[in-house]
Amino acid sequence: MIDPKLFRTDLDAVIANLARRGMTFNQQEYLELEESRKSLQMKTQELQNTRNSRSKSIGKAKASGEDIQPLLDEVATLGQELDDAKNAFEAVQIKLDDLFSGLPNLLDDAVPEGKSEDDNIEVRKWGEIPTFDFEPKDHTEVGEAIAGLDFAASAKLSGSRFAVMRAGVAKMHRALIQLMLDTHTEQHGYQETYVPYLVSPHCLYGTSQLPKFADDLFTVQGTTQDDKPLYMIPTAEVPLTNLVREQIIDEKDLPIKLTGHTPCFRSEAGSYGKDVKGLIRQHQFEKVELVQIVKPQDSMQALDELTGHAEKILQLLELPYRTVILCGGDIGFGATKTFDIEVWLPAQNTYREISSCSNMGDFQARRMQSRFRNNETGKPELLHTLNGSGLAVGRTLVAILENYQTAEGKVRVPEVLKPYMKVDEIG
RNA sequence: GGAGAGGUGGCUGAGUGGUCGAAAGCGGCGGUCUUGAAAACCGUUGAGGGGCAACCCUCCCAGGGUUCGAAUCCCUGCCUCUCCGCCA
Repeated sequence: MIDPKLFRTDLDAVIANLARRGMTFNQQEYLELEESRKSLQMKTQELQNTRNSRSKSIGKAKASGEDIQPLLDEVATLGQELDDAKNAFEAVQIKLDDLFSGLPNLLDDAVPEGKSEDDNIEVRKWGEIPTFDFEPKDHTEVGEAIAGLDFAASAKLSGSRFAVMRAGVAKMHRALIQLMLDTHTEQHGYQETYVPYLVSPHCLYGTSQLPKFADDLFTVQGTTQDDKPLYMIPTAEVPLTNLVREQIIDEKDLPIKLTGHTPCFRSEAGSYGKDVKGLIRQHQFEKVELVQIVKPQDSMQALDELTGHAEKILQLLELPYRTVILCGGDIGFGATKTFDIEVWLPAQNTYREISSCSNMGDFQARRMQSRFRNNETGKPELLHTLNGSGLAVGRTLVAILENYQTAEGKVRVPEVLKPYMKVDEIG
């Protein structure tokens, strides 16, 4: 959520910033709501003040044995008046909250202007694009040819957008998770963290998947006593970031750097016809996530570092990639600045997203009430949160199947995975 | 699944329907003392919000209710702990 104070102190700047996302802000509606909020709030508080002071005098009068009936008569109508004012105020407050929680984060100055992914700007490129003396096959063909990917089986079990992996491919999939977690914990200073895969709605509100993106989520009925559904996590960002929800962190414990491997579940509503084949877009996929909780002044540098940590995995795997900064029209809802890392896929002859690394600023922290105690002022202040994939495991597997395929139809094992795989090639 | 206990500030923990946003201790901050530190002593110290301001409002797990007035009484929910049973 954007700081509501900004709307009162610098409305023009907020509107101009939202416009960079292609959003038009209904200023008229906001100003009307804000005006009634102000008058209703002041009226309500005034009535509460009256009630409080009258009640106190009743208490005193009673203690000194006076007749309190005249005082009781005096406050007789106050209750109803107060209830009415309170209800009116709450109704306006709810409308304002709805308005605010539907608004995306403000963009950092460094975010380029643009309408779509075509306007994202490449910031660096790494690795050499491999050449083949045969026509490189798509990852589904490679995987099915070596009996490692079985989409007929997954379709039978669960329908489309699921996968069954077998033998060497399944093992490589697991080895990638190991490599990623080992690298981030041993070289990048993250703490390995195991978290629930089902979470309460509060968590999803905190990281801003709710209320706006409910359609993208799966729910599980009957998991709690009051029969309210739990949500299946769409990313480990949700449980990892929510670990600091409603917490005041000691400044000396910052930054907090967490990594975890989880399955991710996404309904992929609205992506009909997109990436229907293969592992690229699944209802269930594995991801190793990176999350950092930092002081506000450290967050932009932390974003650069976190992006580098994700890139490191591709470098270890010797997979060519490029890093782009997302433009205003393509950046996610809660992010103030985002780098996407895109890996080279020979069969598509293009780069495809394999990681998205974002600085959320205080957007999530405000929703979660996640704060740290500033040792200089002694006061709690909002934290900044960051997250990034380090990496999406399925898509990394796709990249290896395509980039490391041989003319014989097998797949070489990247050097760094050999200690985990104990073989030189699969197939 | 059965039985019981309990949720109060950064932490531990008191709290009789009426100056209780809340004792006490710990921790934090400031000071005295000291070459410096520790100890001791003194002072100070919850959060959120509104208002130009004076100042005011809200918050004792959450949501309802009773009352002129609720941390305190009543109902519902959530969570934690202990014991028994079952279980990977």
